Parts: sequence; structure tokens; C-alpha cells
Amino acid sequence: MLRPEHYTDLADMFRLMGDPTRLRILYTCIDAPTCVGDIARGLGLSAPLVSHHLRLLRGARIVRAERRGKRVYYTADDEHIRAVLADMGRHVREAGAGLKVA
Amino acid sequence: MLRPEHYTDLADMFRLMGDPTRLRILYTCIDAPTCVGDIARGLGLSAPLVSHHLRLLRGARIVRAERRGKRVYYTADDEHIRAVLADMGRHVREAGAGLKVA
DNA sequence: CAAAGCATTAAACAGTTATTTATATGTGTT
DNA sequence: AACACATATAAATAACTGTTTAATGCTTTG
Repeated sequence: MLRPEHYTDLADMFRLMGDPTRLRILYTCIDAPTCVGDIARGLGLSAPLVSHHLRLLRGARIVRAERRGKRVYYTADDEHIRAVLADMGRHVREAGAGLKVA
Repeated sequence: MLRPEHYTDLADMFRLMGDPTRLRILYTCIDAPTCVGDIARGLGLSAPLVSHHLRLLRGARIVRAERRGKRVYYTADDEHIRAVLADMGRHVREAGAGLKVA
């Protein structure tokens, strides 16, 4: 099974990826390090909002930050994160559309 | 990239797995089909609560239901779900404890 | 067919969380 | 050193969601 304290950590991971805005932010910087401003512009979001979400993602080690001059570049922390997204993507595609969530 | 409508589906998946109670329920029936009552007893939860969460998980095709007599047995829908949990588990273990989420 | 067992549904409450707006911190430039 | 740029933080609001309680729906058994 799984150690109890890991449940909350795991759940936190999933919960953080479970917000549409955060997920779009994550996808924007999944392949190449991208700075806050570019993410914000690319998605049509305010910089504070993007920064805030990135802080949460960073706190869970889902993304990693690196400062270059004035800008801070974010990218996915490790391959497991990419693997998770890939597998979940496959699931959604195979399970097909028409998910009733509500 | 990813088709826009998939973002919400993907986010829904993660969001659903992002609740500690739901995640524990999912883990309980991940390997072998388990009925609502057994899940509830095993986790010390009420049957209505477990049933409610299973309905949400089922709506997203995260679990699959099968009726056998009076009981309804639930289990993980496909291998992708198990793969996602395995990868995320590895990430949490490697990233180590001390995640600052708040 | 009535009763009991198991699961589901519905509605109300309580707690949490994403977003906005305003302010502050850091970094490089003139 | 002052300015401009990029990011980060804080507080307030508004929307959402998990849990509880009570009632309803299916299946088999007596």
C-alpha cells in the first residue's frame, strides 16, 4: 500500500494539477523553460496570477525555477511529471469524450 | 500541444484525484474490485460518502463499476490510471518530504 | 410479495480556493 | 543613485466543493 502521510502529499500534487489555469501554465513551460511574462502573455493572464500559481506548483516541486537576469524561468521539475501528464493524456483520449463530471 | 477541450478534461481528472478521501478510495480498489461497503468499512467512512465519491470517479472513467448481486464492485478503469499513480508516487518519493503547499 | 441488505440520490452546511487589486521586492540600466 | 522592468506578495472578494443527514432505489431472500 502507501504510507499515510504520502496520501496527502500525493493528493496535493493532483489537486494542484487539477486547476485548469495551473494546468495550462504547466503545459506552457513543460518542454522549455519559460519566463513568467511570456507565460502570462501567451495565456492572456495577469502576471500576478501566473506568479501565484507558479509558486504553488513550485512548492510541490512540480516546476523548478531559475533566474536569468530580471526574468525567472520555470519548467517541469522532472520526468515523472511529464510521464504523469502523458499517461493521463492517453487515458483521456482512450476513454473518449463525454465525461460526466458534475 | 493539446487540444483546448482536453485541458478541462485533464484538469477534471487531476482535480478528482486531488482529494485525499477520493484518493484513498481509489487506492482501496486499485488492485482488486471492491464493493462500496468494504471500502467504507476499510476506511471508516459512511457508505453515502463513498458512493458519492465513486460516482464522481466513475463519471471521469477513473473507476469502473460492476454489479454482483446486491453489491457493486469498483476498480480502476485502466492501466493508465495505475501508471499515473505509480509515476506520481515516484515523484513524491524522489522530491522528498517537506512540500510547502500552502 | 414483503422484508432486509446494499447502494444511490438530494439538499443543506461548512470549509476551502481561485481571482482581482494594490503594494512590495529584486535586478539591471542610464 | 535613481529609474524602469520583471516578478513576487498580501488582503479581500466570490465561487466552488466535501461532508453530513435523510430519504429513495435496486436485488435477493424468506
